[in-house]
Amino acid sequence: MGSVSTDPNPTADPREVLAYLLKHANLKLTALMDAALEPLGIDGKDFGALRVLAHREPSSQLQVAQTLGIDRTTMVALLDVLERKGIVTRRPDPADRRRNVVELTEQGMRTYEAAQVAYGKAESAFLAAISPAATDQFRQTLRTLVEK
Amino acid sequence: MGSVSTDPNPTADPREVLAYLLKHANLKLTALMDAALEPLGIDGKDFGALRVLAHREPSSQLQVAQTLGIDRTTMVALLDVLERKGIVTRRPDPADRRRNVVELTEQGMRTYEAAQVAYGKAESAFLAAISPAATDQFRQTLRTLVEK
DNA sequence: AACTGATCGTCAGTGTTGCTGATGATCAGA
DNA sequence: TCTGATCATCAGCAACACTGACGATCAGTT
Repeated sequence: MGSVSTDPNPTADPREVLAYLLKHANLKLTALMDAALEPLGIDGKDFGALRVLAHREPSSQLQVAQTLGIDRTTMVALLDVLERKGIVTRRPDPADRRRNVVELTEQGMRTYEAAQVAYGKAESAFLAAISPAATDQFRQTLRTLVEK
Repeated sequence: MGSVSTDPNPTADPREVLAYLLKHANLKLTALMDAALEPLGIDGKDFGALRVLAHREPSSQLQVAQTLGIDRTTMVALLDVLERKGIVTRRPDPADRRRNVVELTEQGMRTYEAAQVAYGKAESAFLAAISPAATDQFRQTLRTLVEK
């Protein structure tokens, strides 16, 4: 058993609690990322979609949504924006016309390349305070916690 | 220089990216926490406010909001709910009547005690896949990344 | 060939969250 | 007493992601 239970000790800073730390770490990285991507006209979640599309054969909207862990109805609006910006194209899948095939345009690929650089800088800034070894460990731990 | 730049290698799973991992770790813990607290009639952000109130002398709304990193206008609605549930009380600070002194009621303290137990279980479930040492390391890393 | 049930993308509506900007009460200092 | 700042509140707004419904399409059955 750990020292979990009630434990109303006076030194318990609310900001030590895991839920708080995780939320604010996420907020901070999101802010850095959005700022870094802003000159490219996209934000963090756009970049997420681009990443999936760039590393996959042309996918259906649903596949992309599931990979990102977002709802299929949310994906519609996200792609609307990216399509209007000329970054992706949608067309019916000839093999199954219920589906849309989503692809990066050539401009989309250029945007993605630039976004990778920008994101890399944001992530480096976020991780600047810890060592490369701690970074690897941190990433590995997150992977374990998230999986399944 | 790291291996940051373009790097369009085929093994780059979008789900390996730090922003993705952090977001989903946060989502997972939030879901566990809300589920654990739900029988008590509060959720994760309510618990956050309770934590601040329980470990501080009676504070103004603004102090609590700033500690939690949320907006003062958001705090109003949050406390409205907790007050309606009989968990906190608000009254004008005699020393500065612009301020509201916010305090846990007796029932609020009981709720907080129970919430601590419930949250502890949620956190343990979240961390079950990694060792205690890795947990400490993880917490320490988050602390460093978030601070300032 | 027609029927049935499931899947995909879309849309309207909803709930949550957190923000901005304005207002009224109050305080501190000139 | 006047002025400017502070605190809590409220209305309005924007982002986000969900539910539920719909039409189009597909696959399997009869």
